[in-house]
Amino acid sequence: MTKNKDNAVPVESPQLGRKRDQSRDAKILEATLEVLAELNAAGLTMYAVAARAGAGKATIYRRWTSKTQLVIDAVAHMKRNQVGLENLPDTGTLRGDLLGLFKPYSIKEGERKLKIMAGLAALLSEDPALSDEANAAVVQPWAEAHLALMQRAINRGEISASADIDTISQVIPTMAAYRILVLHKPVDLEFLVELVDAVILPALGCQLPEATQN
Amino acid sequence: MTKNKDNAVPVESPQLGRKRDQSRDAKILEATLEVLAELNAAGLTMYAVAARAGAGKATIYRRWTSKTQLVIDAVAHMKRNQVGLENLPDTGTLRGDLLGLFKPYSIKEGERKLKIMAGLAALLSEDPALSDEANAAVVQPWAEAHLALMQRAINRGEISASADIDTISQVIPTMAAYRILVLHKPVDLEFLVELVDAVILPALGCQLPEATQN
DNA sequence: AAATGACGATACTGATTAGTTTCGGAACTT
DNA sequence: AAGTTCCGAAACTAATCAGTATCGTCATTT
Repeated sequence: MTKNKDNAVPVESPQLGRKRDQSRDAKILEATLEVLAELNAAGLTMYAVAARAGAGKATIYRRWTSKTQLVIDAVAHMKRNQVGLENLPDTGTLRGDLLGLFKPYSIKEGERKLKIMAGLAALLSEDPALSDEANAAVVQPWAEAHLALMQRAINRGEISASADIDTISQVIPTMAAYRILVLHKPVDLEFLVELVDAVILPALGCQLPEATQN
Repeated sequence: MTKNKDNAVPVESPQLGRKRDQSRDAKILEATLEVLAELNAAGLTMYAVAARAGAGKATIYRRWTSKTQLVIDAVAHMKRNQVGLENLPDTGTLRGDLLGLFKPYSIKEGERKLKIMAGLAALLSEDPALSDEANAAVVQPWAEAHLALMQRAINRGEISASADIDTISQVIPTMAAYRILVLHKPVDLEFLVELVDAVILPALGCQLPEATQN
């Protein structure tokens, strides 16, 4: 099975011709997310993705076997540049930390991801793998950040060590996701403050500084 | 503008010919929900609905102008025979009441509704009116039941009157909806007990009978 | 220079499906 | 009985879109 020009099998040709431009991969994945966020799942056509990426459909199908695979990869791609557990806010109080997590940038970026997820909702029921990817990319990182902040509050002695922070840390991310997905309402500071003060802090056995309430 | 047989306007003719069989309305709406629950939104074709209802497509289009309108009406139709605020459980404690709300029938019926909603998820992003109907039909009645139980607990003096029960009563219904919609996991008793004991009761300032925990 | 393969563009194919029309028949009114 | 409107069934229309194929061009290797 040595290389043989006369042999019909073209196993040879290590790299011949023009190389694939790997930078197109990210471009196409990002185009997928943009189309998903702006138009809905109904508007997510391969033509629209190709046009947004400035690519041809053939280029997409040379890299992904189907639209479903493309979408799954695009959602996984979303996990890059996420919240980041390294530089969490540190204000001294859990309430300050939780609210500090929602800087204008975080809110905007979080809403974009949730809009992508809303557009994705249509495809979720068709492919279970997609649901897991979506949850892992959007809600889980957020819940993990909350968990880290709560763990720190326990270490400080600010809240009870017996609190079930695994469960409680999922409340806000989940309810925010539902709010965007179904209610189509924005996740604004008012919504977050309400949940923090009415649910999260009381559930953690944390006394609110009632006098400082606005 | 009285009735005039000679007038070209056919405003008259109160009822001529065969009457519409009004019982088909409900049959078609229920068929829509069944198809939505069993197949997903992708399988919700007018042909499937007609076949399930034992009707012709023409009959459906004689009564609804479009598939979208049919689905909206079907979801609204779901609001009938819902939880019912009249006969809420009354066990003496809020924890017993909350868990008593999830009798096997309620869980089964609730999951069916949530499966419908999951099938509906695909269509939610296309039509905002549908989102409102879905939330009003599935999550809101559940939240109202929780609110009523919590209000009763306040009246009994079991929990603090200053608790924000409007917000807290939405936690379980919302998180259950997300669980079905996105995670495709069942809403079982374990999930509910976890939320009640880790989030709801602590948030309401209600001391758990820790000794009785299993 | 010649061969090769990726590139964007665009035409094409095949399947699906919302919505319409037609049909034979049944129910209702006059 | 005649005329009208409903019924279920099924054929039909028109639009959309995933996926494939083709084309002229460009980059890379031999």
